[in-house]
Amino acid sequence: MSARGVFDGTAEAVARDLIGATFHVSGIGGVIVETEAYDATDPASHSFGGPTRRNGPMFGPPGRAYVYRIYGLHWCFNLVCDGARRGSAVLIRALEPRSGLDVMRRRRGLKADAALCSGPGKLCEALGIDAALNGADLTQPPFAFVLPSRSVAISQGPRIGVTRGAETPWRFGLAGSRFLSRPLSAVETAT
DNA sequence: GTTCCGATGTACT
DNA sequence: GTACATCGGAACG
Repeated sequence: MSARGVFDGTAEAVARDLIGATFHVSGIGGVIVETEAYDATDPASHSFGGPTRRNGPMFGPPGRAYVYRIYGLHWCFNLVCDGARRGSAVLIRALEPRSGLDVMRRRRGLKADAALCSGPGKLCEALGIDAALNGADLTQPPFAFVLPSRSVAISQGPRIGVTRGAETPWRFGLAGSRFLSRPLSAVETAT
């Protein structure tokens, strides 16, 4: 699948496909180990109920970033996907740090490696993602994606921090990874 | 290990 | 005014 094509699937499919992919921002990054899917039919999604000033990028073309501030303090980074159905996106929740560890530690305040990117807010701080990248094209610098070449074991479960749609099992993780924001249980295999 | 809490921008009632 | 796709530190065991 091409770097552009990977974003043109349902949120659930893209969230699954990106587990094990490498992701860098200006050369800083690592392996995506945790994602969550959201779409317009989903009461937990910002896109549920249609476009607003904040969620604009979710209703634009796939392959763009949707960055928003949460709890007034942190940033969350999403990949807009599904060209056939607007309002779909994948939240990147955790990364296994591989490149630019020194930069990440400086930005995060010298945290242990497993705590550098183990959550959506932490990951944005470590990678330097903020509102300046909202709406940016994910197929162009500073972004770089490389999909996994081998099949990876994926765990799946309910999403974190949501109240509405809490049962929907749209959180995906690299099975057994110690870099997750929180553990997952059920295991299956995917590419 | 656990629970509780404060920080505080933006959307929405 | 209230809720929210969070985090880190304090208090406790």
